[in-house]
Amino acid sequence: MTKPEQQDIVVPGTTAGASAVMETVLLLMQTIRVEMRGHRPAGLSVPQMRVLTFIRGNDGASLSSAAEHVGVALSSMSKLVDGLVARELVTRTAAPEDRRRVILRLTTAGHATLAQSHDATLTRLAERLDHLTPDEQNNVFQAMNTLTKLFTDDPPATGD
Amino acid sequence: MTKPEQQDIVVPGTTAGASAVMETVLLLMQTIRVEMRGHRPAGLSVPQMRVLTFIRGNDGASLSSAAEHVGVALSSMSKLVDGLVARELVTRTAAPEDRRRVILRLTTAGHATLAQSHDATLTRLAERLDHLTPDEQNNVFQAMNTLTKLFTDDPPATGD
DNA sequence: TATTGTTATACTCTATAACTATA
DNA sequence: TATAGTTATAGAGTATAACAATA
Repeated sequence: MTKPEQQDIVVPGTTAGASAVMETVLLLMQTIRVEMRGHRPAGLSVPQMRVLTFIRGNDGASLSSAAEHVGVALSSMSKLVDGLVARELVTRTAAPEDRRRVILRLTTAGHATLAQSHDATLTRLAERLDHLTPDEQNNVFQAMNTLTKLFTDDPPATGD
Repeated sequence: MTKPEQQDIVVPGTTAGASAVMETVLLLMQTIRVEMRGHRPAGLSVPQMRVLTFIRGNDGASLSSAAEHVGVALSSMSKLVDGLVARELVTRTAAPEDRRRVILRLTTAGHATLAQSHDATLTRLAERLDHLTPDEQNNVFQAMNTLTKLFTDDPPATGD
């Protein structure tokens, strides 16, 4: 776990690698977006799906925590939730102990829609991944894990 | 250089793996978006960057080809190019042999802005990747290659 | 008629700044 | 005053459908 000391590795090829990472992410993102939107009538947008997924895993979450997790401004999250409340996928109530705080929950329809859209997309993604050899799959999953750790916090210095 | 051996791969469910892929892609996407927009005054959006990058590599490309490559509707690309032409990053002229066809080219400013925004983002990405061990880097690059091949064409049926 | 783009229209996503309500 | 959200405002991205221009 001791992370590699960076003496003065330049790794000229890393830029090419970064390019590959960016291209791939963009490609998959497009696939995911189209896939998500295609699951009608649910037809969630990617940000909507992310919010619903977060709330499903964090029942009663506040607006701030959702905004931070998804990586958008608080006002953007407020608007996003507006839309989800209008579609009756989410309920937004004031917390008893601190009326400023909002409590977000999925409605039954919210659970159903998320399952239909997000989970269906996941299934389709899994179908694709199934065409890889076990070695390739393992390689991919390991890479995802590595990248997630690398980009979750920025302190690439000390690790955790 | 030999890629890391994955012996006891369990691959419990590809769905779990698919979930990891989706989460990671979303995470990196957010990082890339914020990074791109941060390179002021260039401050390109991700779609704008994609269009410019495509034109840089395909001088004289048509609107249709750009739309197809980026994965958006023709009308969306038309709008995107509107913005880029307004910013004088791109020129849009009619092809002599077929006036219906459009010829897209980067202006000098277009080249400069793309270099500043896209390439700077790539550099920052590369800096992060530099913190990985050579094995991890290799693993990641290989995974990107695998995923790109897998998602470039849709035939998830037979693979190729 | 078929092809290549553009326009009209309508939503969603996003941020900054100003504001409201509660602590 | 500080905190949690909302609203006002503005601009970009996206798609579908209707339209225009050229072949």
